[in-house]
Amino acid sequence: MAELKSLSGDAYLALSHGYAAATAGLAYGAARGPEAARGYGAPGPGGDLPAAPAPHPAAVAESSGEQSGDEDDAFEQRRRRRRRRGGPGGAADARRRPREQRSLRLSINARERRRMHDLNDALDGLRAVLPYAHSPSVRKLSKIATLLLAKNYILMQAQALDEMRRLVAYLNQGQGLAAPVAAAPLTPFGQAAVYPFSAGAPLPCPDKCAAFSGTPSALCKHCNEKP
DNA sequence: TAGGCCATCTGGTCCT
DNA sequence: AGGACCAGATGGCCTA
Repeated sequence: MAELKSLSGDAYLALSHGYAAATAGLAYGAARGPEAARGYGAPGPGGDLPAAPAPHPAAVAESSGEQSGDEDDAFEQRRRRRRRRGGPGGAADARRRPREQRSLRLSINARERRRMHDLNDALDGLRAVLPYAHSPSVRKLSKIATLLLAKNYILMQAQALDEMRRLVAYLNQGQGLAAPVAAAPLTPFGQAAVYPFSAGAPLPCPDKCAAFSGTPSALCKHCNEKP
């Protein structure tokens, strides 16, 4: 996934030119298959989610107790693992009424499913406001790509805002664009803007990543480059 | 076929 | 006790 690793840092900060091209590399191409194929109509095993996606077949088999052949072996393996960890299936668990336990498990599963759907809805909302190619011929951004794109888009906007303020200050005061930091405007949070690449020579990527996240990004190709 | 991405289940942990 | 959150495991789908 080379293109994904190259997302961080400069790639998305060069949004003013070739933004669409940069994001096109992120998108999946033609209409997203899995989402369309899976659909969001069939209720899950919990049966309480009208909008739930079609459940994973193996998961359904396990949830509904329909195992056979290889699936049966896999099911037994998982159960043995859980027993070793003291999870459900162990001696303590055997004391619990299976029906009650099953019902509890299903409700927990449904809740978790709902939570993940909410998370995906939020990601969809984020995708909707990100300026990447929205055409139907371009696949939806992956989750990680969405987050990285959003992060870099925010940084780019902050940089643009900072430069705009510098320009306004220059026009108002007749000072040079390379004004010292003391003339730097305040951020909306009341602190001096500290954009490491808005003035002077750009810093090496690891420095950028460290400046914004505290640590070099594992997903940034520059952070992973050999010196 | 390998790798990427995803949905789901599950058990653990923390919080209310 | 119940819910939210998280991470690991599993397996399906798709693309290069």
